[in-house]
Amino acid sequence: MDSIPNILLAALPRATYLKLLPGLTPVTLKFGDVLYELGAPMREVYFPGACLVSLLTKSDGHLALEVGMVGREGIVGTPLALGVDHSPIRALVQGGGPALQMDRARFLSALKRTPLLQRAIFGYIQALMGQITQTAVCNRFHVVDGRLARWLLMTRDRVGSGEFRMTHDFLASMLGVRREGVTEAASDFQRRDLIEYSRGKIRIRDHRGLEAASCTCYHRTPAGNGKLPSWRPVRPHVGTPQRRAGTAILPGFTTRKGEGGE
Amino acid sequence: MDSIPNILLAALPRATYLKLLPGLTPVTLKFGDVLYELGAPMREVYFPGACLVSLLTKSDGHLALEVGMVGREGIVGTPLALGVDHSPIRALVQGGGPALQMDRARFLSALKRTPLLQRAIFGYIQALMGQITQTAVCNRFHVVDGRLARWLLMTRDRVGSGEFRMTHDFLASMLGVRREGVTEAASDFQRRDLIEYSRGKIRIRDHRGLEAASCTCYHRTPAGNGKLPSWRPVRPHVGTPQRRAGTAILPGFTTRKGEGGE
DNA sequence: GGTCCTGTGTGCGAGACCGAACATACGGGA
DNA sequence: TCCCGTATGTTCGGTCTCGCACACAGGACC
Repeated sequence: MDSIPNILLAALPRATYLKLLPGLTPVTLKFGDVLYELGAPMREVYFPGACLVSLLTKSDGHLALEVGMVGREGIVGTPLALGVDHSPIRALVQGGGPALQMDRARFLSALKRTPLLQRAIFGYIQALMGQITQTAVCNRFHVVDGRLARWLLMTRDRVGSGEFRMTHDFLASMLGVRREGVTEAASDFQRRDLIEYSRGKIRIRDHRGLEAASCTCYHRTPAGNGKLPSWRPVRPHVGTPQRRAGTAILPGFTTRKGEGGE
Repeated sequence: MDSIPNILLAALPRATYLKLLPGLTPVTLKFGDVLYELGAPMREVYFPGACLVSLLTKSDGHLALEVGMVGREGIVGTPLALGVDHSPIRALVQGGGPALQMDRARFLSALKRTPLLQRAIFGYIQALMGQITQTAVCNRFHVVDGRLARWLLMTRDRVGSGEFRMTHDFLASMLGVRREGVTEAASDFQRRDLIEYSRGKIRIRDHRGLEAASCTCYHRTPAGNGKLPSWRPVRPHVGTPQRRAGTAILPGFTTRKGEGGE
């Protein structure tokens, strides 16, 4: 009995999965592979197993702000399902591992013929939008420490291991901050025994502690670690607030400052 | 010959549109209406005409960071098309105006029966993802001035008029900054004759000037002002860089600092 | 062992934005 | 007309991040 590495596929009825099987090619994604270049045509989709693919955008001089992260809970190539052929982002393999590849034409026809697959994919797309939205919020309101912790946890959830290759420089690029900022946050975490690292190898030592240090976005981010890819709108989070809390407003101007809170 | 106010609908062949027509109810959206509350079920979708709907998220104490903006180029209620019933965001009417409403069941069955509608909606969803992505980038890298200018322009493009009701307090909430920050940026714009405003009424006086003052995100944001809702991956933008330009990295660690540039 | 490259640690001045407090001005209602 | 609530203008100390510069350290290669 072969185990299906990807959760979207594993959630399908066996018979449905078997029908898709002929179109699925096992491949090994390697660290550093670029699955889609920004603006280039997408010729296939990927169902990652225990590996990690980052969705990166470009802005001005910045080549690589991460807006989304796909692991075994998702699929890389969502735009194809929406009828868009060229990649709006760059998809970079951050953690190597197994994946199932399906070429464009096969994927599209499978999608048309298989309502259950359609349902799974569309649900994931909505979850991905949630993830991107959360990133937008996080980028606006949260400090480097919290964002770094969140990133490490999300990565762990997706690769299924608390150890991975990742330099400060690289992390800085993902988070859109300076390398020094990452060094500072990371060494603080290391002092507190939450993580340990050396020359590009990072290991999470205290998952709970890191969770406490992360911004609330971590708990709000859907489609992580194997849970069903649907967007929980709000999950109350007990813990310290990230930062400032005034300025609650809307709708219609009636409420004003000071109501704050979750 | 009735003109169709919404661009998604207008782009459909006449016959296709006529088939949808019985399900479409003309409504007038009023400033301050909340179309969907965060986490609440969505019972209908809206095809806005010349009006403006903001998609807002919540984070900690912040009730209202805007991640997306829908006008006559789009549809409000995209999650329904993806099989999700509860709204992941709050949808707030920022600019009143006409819209066409369609109830959930009718929309879903129309979607199933009408490939052309499906194609239009899905294309728009991808464009919306692009918009949210751009917001994430913008939130990370750009200063208040540029973001404000972008917001004003995007609003103008959607409502089709350079004049709208909008207080600094409200704008601050949209952009996720303090009211004072908006006041400062806005009064600077007013000094430079780019806009004029008074007690909640804003008018754009110099569109080109405001464009020059806006961050590059404005030109990268798809689905604006009636253009086809597809995501142009990169559009080179001549003008001053927003801010810092080092730290270009990836893929695979080969390139490093200093390549930057578009 | 020595050299070089890459990754990490640290300090410093500048700028943007924050939180708070207070001053002014417009405009509608009593 | 006067009053008052709302919108806007301004200031101030503090914090986070930036950009830059430089020192140190592990490891690969000679």
